[in-house]
Amino acid sequence: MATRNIKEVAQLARVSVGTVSNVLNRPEIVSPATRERVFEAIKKLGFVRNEVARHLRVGRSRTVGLVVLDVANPFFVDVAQGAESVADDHDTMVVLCNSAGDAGRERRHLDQLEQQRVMGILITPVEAETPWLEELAARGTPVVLVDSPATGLQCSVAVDDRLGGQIAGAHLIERGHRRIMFVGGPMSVKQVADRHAGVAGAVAAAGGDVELLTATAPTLTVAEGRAIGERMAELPAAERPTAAFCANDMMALGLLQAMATHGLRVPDDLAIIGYDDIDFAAAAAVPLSSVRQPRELLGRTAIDLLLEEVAEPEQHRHRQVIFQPDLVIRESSAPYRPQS
Amino acid sequence: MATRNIKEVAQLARVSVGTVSNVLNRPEIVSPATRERVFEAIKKLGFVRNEVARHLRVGRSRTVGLVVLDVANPFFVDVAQGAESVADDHDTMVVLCNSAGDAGRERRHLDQLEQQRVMGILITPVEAETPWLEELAARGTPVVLVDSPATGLQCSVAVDDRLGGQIAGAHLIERGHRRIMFVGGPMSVKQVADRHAGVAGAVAAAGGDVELLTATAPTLTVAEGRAIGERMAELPAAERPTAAFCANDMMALGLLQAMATHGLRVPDDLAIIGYDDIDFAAAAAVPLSSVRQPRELLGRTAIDLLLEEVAEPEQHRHRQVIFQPDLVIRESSAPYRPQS
DNA sequence: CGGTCGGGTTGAGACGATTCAATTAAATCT
DNA sequence: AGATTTAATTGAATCGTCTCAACCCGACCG
Repeated sequence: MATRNIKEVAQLARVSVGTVSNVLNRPEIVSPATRERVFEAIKKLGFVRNEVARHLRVGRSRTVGLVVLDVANPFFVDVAQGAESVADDHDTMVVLCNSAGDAGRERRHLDQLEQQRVMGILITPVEAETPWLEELAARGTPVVLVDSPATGLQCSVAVDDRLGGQIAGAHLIERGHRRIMFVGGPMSVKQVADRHAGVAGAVAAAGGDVELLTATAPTLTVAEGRAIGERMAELPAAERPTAAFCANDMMALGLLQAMATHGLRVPDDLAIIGYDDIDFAAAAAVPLSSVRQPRELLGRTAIDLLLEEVAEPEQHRHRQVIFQPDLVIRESSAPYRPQS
Repeated sequence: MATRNIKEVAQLARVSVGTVSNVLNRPEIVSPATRERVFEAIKKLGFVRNEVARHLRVGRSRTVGLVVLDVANPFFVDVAQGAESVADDHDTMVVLCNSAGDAGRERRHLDQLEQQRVMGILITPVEAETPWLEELAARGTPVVLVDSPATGLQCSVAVDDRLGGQIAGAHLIERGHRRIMFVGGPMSVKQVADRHAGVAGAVAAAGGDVELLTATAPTLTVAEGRAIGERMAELPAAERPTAAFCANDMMALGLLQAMATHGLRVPDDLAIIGYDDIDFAAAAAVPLSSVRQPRELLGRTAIDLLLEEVAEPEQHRHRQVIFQPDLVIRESSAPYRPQS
């Protein structure tokens, strides 16, 4: 109710509004005596600075938006924590927005963030083509693509998804699998397409005797993974793949659950390898092999790039940082032992 | 760079700023012809409304803050999604802040949110005593306590934690356990204290032959759960409890991992029951029994209360909504079969 | 024909903080 | 003492939008 403003503080402290502002922003230039009076007035009135007005005047805010594909996926939570840890040191706030893989929601979040005049936006876009983002950047809101290769007009941090798919595929082939299924989401999501391309490359490199199947779902969730698993479990053993490479760990966990409810054993009946190496992967019913990405580092680097661009917009050159994934082998991917 | 304002639009469309504002806010009162001209100008200039200025003038923002104890805990993510689903229908934005169980971080987030003049705050406080929150509310920012009983001065939604602890305890006792350990966090966190009180109540009700031990950690994370598990695994079998009730599923998963690495079997060597019933609980190495809370409902109800308070601050009476938890029994809690 | 009504439109304040040129007071120098 | 520098403080202008009283003008009424 009673939200005081700088003017009331000034009155009570018997100084001008300019002085109050100085106390707030450059306390060293005001004399200790008045500074003290002003602080007292602030405390007595319970005055809280109106950041909105400040921002309007100053022109730039201290918050950045982070738009992710799925907050329920711990991978993105870790990315967010990485970003936040850096933001903290620059007293900047990160607001986390969830597009849930829906282009409409993504759009609405971007509109809101732009209207809010955020300092910049970190985003894992729903679709590979990002004309909106380019317009947005052109209008003056810096954008950094996260976990997604840039089109060249903005900065990006990503992990080499193709390589990730490739090492996952090579691993399964080396373990003796000859019938591998890629379990993923829509190919319009760049990460999915690249991981698929990677495993396809590994399969091709292995020569003709390895077969690659593909199952996709609209979203990369546990539920979708489970659904695909159900269908897979119902196939006759001869037709069923012996290994599955999932586009992320959530789907892999879903697959695992479906296998369990159908009494199929992992890795004996089906080897599984996931992607992201979220913390829950190691705690799964069968500890999950996975392709690890440097999650926090991704977030930290993304916001570093953003802060750099904001600090010196002039001489900033857009960069594309790419990290390497690596393979974490656990029990869910084991040598193929054909049923006797 | 080139961020246009309402004035430039007005110039281009050859109308006054007032008219542009009307087109934006009450398009029905401006004639179709000028409305069209204004829209064209907006599109041509790439004008995006400055929500900051609007907010300054109008005095209230369309965003609410949600401060949670741990974003890495899927429980809170689900609460957040519940809140967001309701917020969406009121074109309101939810910004998610993570206190990570740290009172300092919580304080900083609250300060920022208040400075931002958010419409209201939903919070799961770090400590049971919340003088800051009451001052904050007194200064005019509505606060709703989430998953935490209110002190009476504000609204709250919570689940009966005492009851939850009680049914978990009763379940373990009924399954034959006579030496139970409560694994939790600091008792200053109300939820932890209540869940502990609940299980203690069940133990007391069972008569003298059931023993309750307690282990606590500074935070309710997987890592802390694992650490406690390590210590527990090293005890001689005779001293080791036969069952553990964890204050949340994260700790339970950690405990589970520790048992696995020490070659102890769940539930044979140690039965485990968690709290929250997060999705990952069902996918754990040993599917986890857990006390389920209505997560999304919690979030939805919280923001409903907030919106109600904002809509009619005058005749609003603070309410305290309490839900009932229920028990989900899986494999991790099984009848006690003493080692032969 | 004068008066009234009402749909459209206008433009001058607010909103709350920051900034900066101008002013005053005090301190230092010559 | 008078001149000059330094330190503190002031207050008006500004940021971009909304609001509202005033205004304009054509239509309608008696």
